[in-house]
Amino acid sequence: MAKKIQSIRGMNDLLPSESALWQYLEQTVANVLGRYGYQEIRFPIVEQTELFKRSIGEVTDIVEKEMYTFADRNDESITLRPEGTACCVRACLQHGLLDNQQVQRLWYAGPMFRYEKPQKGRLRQFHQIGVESFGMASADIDAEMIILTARLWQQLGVSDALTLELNSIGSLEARAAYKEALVAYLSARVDQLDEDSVKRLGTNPLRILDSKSASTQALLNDAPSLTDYLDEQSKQDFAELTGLLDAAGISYRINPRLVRGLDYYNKTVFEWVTDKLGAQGTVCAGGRYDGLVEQLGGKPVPGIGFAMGVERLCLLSEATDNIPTSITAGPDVYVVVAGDKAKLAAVALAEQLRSELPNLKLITHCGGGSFKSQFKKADKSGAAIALVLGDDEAEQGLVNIKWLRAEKEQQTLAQSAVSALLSSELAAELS
RNA sequence: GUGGGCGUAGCUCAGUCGGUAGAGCGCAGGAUUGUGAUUCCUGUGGUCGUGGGUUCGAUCCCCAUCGUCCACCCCA
Repeated sequence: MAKKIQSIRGMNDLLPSESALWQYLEQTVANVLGRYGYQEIRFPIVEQTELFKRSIGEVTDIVEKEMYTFADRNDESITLRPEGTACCVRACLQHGLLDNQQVQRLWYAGPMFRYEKPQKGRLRQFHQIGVESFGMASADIDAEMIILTARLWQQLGVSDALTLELNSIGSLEARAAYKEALVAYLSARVDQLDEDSVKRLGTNPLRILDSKSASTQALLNDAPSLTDYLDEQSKQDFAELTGLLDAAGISYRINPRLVRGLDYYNKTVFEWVTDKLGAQGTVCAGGRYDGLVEQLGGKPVPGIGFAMGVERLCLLSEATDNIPTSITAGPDVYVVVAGDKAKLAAVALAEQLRSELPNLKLITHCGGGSFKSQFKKADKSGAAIALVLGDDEAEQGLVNIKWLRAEKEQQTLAQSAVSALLSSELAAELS
């Protein structure tokens, strides 16, 4: 035997046993987004490397060590997208979607790539559903996005497992001032900092705020607070946001130490987190990025967005036992045949039924085998009903209806009468 | 990139204090002719992740390597 080729580490196959859950999640998300007036946008998986360097930030881990970057055949540096926001902005700019005070509500879904060591809830190719809006500077759109996600969790039945963490990281200027104060405070106490945080002091001091080290967290209790450094506008907007969330009945936890990893965020940042997924508890996160469009070559256009990790959502649905049984249902009907004439009749009947009942899921047995084995497969398929055709029935235009789950007598019907029977028997499934 | 656990049939796992392996599930066939899920019988199925080393002999010991899982880092 030839050597087997394996998938790339951290890039998983999605098998039939899981695809139904994915379809259900994706459809539910698309449906909720549609109800809020968001439209889908699609863009390529590969972009010029420069796009991510300029948006995410040169010194972030993503850009420094996690990007899949290659030389294209013309030696241009290209990168498998590590996130969607930058791509979305690029596409909008390229096609003039943000010109002339236009407002956009957009979403996208698809794979993202980051060269990390895989673990629970983290893969090298993972999938996000992202939502972005442009052209609205006020906090009402911030609230809308959060409210929308809350509805989504409710729809999916995972609300109880998620809590909303909220913060404002202020304007660029406010944050710079705060950064200085924080660095001053921590620099005087370097000896008390954990090793990782000492490194971050030089590179990305704000990240120290959400350090997992207990001693560092204790040290931060007396550190200057980001909240005290917020600019007036950010304070006002944050107050409006919380007011709107209160009005919508959405509870949240203000976490003054919540900062986000990507450089382009400002003002509102939020995360939906769970304790059910181990170390990767963030299922959905985002924030405002008012400077990004300009940074990527557009006129100043405010934006806000978030992304959810589809794998994490799947894990959460499983962990909380919130997968509707209906989504994994097999076919409604399985057709069993014996004899050559019956085979011909069965194909004709199956096609007739598929035409008459567009929502019917019907499998015609293929591949031969004894009657007995065909029934075994019919049973295993999960079908509620087996249609049984032998040569005798075929010649007389008849077919046997056998219920595989219910306690009902098998009956023989004219083939022409089957669709009527199925549509009443399977009314719930076919609706 | 760092650390730890694990790699035995399609799946879940057992096992040999070193003498080339087993269960359950699954799959296939059968238990009267054209009727499944229960039960019974039979069968299919593994160079014990890969490569070295020690040994008369290794799946079991040692080393390396790859894969996988979990955690750190970081993030959805």
